[in-house]
Amino acid sequence: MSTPKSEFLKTLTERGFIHQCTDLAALDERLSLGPVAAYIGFDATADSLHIGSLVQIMTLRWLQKCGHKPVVLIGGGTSQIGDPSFRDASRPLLDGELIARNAAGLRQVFSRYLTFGDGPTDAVTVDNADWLDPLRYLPFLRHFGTHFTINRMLSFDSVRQRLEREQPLTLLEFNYMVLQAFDFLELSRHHACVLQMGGSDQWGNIVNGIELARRIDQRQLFGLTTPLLTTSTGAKMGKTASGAVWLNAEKLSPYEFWQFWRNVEDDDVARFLRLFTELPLDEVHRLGQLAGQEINEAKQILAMEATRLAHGEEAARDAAETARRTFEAGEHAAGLPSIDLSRAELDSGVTVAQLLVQAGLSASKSEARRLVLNNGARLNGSLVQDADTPVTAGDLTKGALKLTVGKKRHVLVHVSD
RNA sequence: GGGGGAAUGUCCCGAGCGGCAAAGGGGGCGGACUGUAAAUCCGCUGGCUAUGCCUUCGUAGGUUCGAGUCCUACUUCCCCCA
Repeated sequence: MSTPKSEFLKTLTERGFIHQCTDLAALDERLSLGPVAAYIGFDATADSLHIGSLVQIMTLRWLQKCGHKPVVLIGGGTSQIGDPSFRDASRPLLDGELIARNAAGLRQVFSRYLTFGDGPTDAVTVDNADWLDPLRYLPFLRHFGTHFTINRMLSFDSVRQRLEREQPLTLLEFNYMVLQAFDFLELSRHHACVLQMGGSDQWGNIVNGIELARRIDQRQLFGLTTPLLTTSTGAKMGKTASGAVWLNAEKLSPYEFWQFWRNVEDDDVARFLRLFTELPLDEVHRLGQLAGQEINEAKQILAMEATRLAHGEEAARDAAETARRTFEAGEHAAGLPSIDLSRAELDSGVTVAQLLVQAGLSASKSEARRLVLNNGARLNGSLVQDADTPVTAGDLTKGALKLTVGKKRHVLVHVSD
């Protein structure tokens, strides 16, 4: 298809968000007619979302910007099952209380990226537990079971791999796609939702919903998937030294979030600017041309823009300033990750190794010792010679000291009385 | 129902004549080189009150001075025959 007419598809196409679409031309037509409600489902498997979901979140954000209505589906019901798509083993089952807590965390993340409310293009949140929990087994099977053939369900890549490896797929998990299909039907009926988006692994689940609505309601729905993101070296996106790149400030500070983007590989910069910022494409293009030393400018802009979206303008500026003071001026910038140590603990004799563990920079004292042996640990900028050296009040500057592991991981230790 | 294989370091893959904290990769971390990048090279990659002690090879027992390694039972998975 040539250039889409609709603002939304045009943007998504240009910025590299589209992997597959069930009927791009018809969807484009529909989007050009007026506001459209579209949804993406998020299972409540953790109390925050991480960068792996950011592409999806950005598509919802663009949707809203282009004058349409985002519907955020929290999978309070489906989380009780666990999506088996492209997985070799089933997931641990989550209990209701945990799911509820996770769902609350998810809502918090979305509130930063979308505008919620009652207006025609305001985002809304729905929870599929509301309609899945009350379902009765036999009536459900009789109404909807006849529209799914096992033959077809088995043909989807998302489950076929599992079967080919002869890994067990339980009836429970196998039902996941049926329930997700039902979600789409439900949302099309009660929220006028005509489009479901998602990662490329969701293709099978999405198509099932479209088929179901076509058979039962004779309604045309659409599906659109985004590409699976890997870094240019082929690694899975979204890992840092300390774990996943969470979008929630309580789980990953804005500074660390900023650092993640700042450290992206050169070859990913242009692509990430298109996907994870809202900079105009000609600006993205200009930044993408930068090479060598200069590409660091583009990385700082990427970090700034991505952090602004996730944590707000002020937090983004603070993160940038903390990075500048730490890396360019070599100071003890206040915005660094920090831990507290009581004066009593200090006086009773704390070694560097113990402090490294407390700061989360080493998993164990043994690891801390090895780190020191490899010249990998610094105290206030100077190399630590012996991991068992006690830290003393003399190491403090303004009541704090700085531990550094490698070149990038800094933690401030505040000592209080 | 019968026969044959497999399970290894809590990230993964994988070698392991009865002396094993256990080869080799990948990944991760650190160092050198750089640009807070990549590639490359080097080192490290169970814990601790640390020249020693403790915990690790699917689970539970057994043989042995000593078991990842041998025996028995069990669990799960794979292959072949019915």
